[in-house]
Amino acid sequence: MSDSNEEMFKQLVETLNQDNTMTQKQLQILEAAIKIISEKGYYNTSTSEIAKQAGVAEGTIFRHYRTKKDLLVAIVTPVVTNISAPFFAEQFVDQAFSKSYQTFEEFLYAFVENRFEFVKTNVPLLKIVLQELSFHPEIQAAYKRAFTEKVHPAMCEVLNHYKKRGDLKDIPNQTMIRMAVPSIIGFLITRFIIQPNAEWNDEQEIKQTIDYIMNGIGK
Amino acid sequence: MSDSNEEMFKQLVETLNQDNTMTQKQLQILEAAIKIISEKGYYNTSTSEIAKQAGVAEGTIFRHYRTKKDLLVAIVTPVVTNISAPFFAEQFVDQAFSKSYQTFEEFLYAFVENRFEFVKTNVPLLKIVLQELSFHPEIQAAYKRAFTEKVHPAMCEVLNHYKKRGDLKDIPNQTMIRMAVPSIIGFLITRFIIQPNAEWNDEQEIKQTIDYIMNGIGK
DNA sequence: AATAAAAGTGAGTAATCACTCGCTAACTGT
DNA sequence: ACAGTTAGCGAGTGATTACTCACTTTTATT
Repeated sequence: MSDSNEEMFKQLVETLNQDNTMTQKQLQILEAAIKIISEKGYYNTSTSEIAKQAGVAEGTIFRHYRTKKDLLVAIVTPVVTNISAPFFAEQFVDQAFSKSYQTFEEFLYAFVENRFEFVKTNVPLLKIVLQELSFHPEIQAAYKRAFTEKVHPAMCEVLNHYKKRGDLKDIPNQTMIRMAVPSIIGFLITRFIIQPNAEWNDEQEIKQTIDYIMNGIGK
Repeated sequence: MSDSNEEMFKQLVETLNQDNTMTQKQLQILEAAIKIISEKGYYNTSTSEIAKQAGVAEGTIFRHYRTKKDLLVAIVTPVVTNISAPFFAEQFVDQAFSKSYQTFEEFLYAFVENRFEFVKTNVPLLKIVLQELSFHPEIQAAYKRAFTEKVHPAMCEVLNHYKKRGDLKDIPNQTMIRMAVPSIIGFLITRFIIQPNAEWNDEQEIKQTIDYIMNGIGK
């Protein structure tokens, strides 16, 4: 278990090291920070503890990050991009429009499966985001912006497309989003955060969730 | 605005002062603690700050609460009872069974309206619970216990009753709960925490939410 | 090989924190 | 009116914190 976990954390860190400009020690710092902060929270994690866990002098942390908060932001900011990645990609709307998916339900299924896998491989990072979002307005702002500028418009385009095809009820997009999004997020949170150790039949749960959503907004 | 807020906080505190055994100063401490902690979080709030805001010496806080965490627990523990109050009451299941509500939809409507009002008048307290839940296992345990022992069984009874009446689909209770609960909580969180300042047509939103749920689990 | 720049170190520091303690003031029961 | 208990005070304390800085080691450049 600890083996696979170590693997996991290294994978997480590599996502943050997109430019490959980071030192070995810097990667160790990020790895340790994600691990400890996701378990105990930002304010319960001291920089000395991170340094120790990373096998690094405390000064080294501050060579790379001016403040402790800078370190948090460096961890948390990239996540917003990855969470909403499908909506940023030009592909997304095109794919939805193309013949890849015959119905909205098919599209939704592919989407939920995709985000399911993302959450599955990023639980520690997402835990940090969830926990710290309330306390750091700058982080909030980043997420709010990504949502209003990218995610929401992309969602609307897709919904409009399938409305024309007659797959969806004649309800305002706003309303559909406000109903469907919590259904998906609610499932993911119970699955990976509230009851991660329960026995889950993932495929079945996803299908049930989509059925539920389709009953609410589908024709 | 600050007037109505002061009113609100005093009301919140009186809920915690059920035995009426508390000193004036103790009430001031709770009022100040709820206010500051709900805004800035537990770890960003110092006891000296609470004392200052409460107009009290710092030592007075520790006369009533052995530790800072004891103060948090004193604030947060009673909330669990109030959140799940309807499920504790013997009334609840009886009411659901009686002729008060002809259909499950009527029952659900009354329930959601009731919880809506509760959340509305307890936003600061609920913010604290939401924010601190991840970091304090004891608090988690209290909520988990209330859910498995009281809330979940009561829900099941009610669902079974309306299933027999033919109001609900033939789906496991477990599944119904996992779908319906996030719909309600999702609405309340967007309404009071994510977008508290948006223009809301509350009655309409509640009806839409219930429609959505009924499409998913109703016949 | 020489030089400069960047990465890494760890003892040191000022500030802040939760909490204590010896004291006084206010209340309570007789 | 008195004694005993509880409430309130606030200067003081030891521990911990994020962060600094003078110094060494490693890496990159020519």
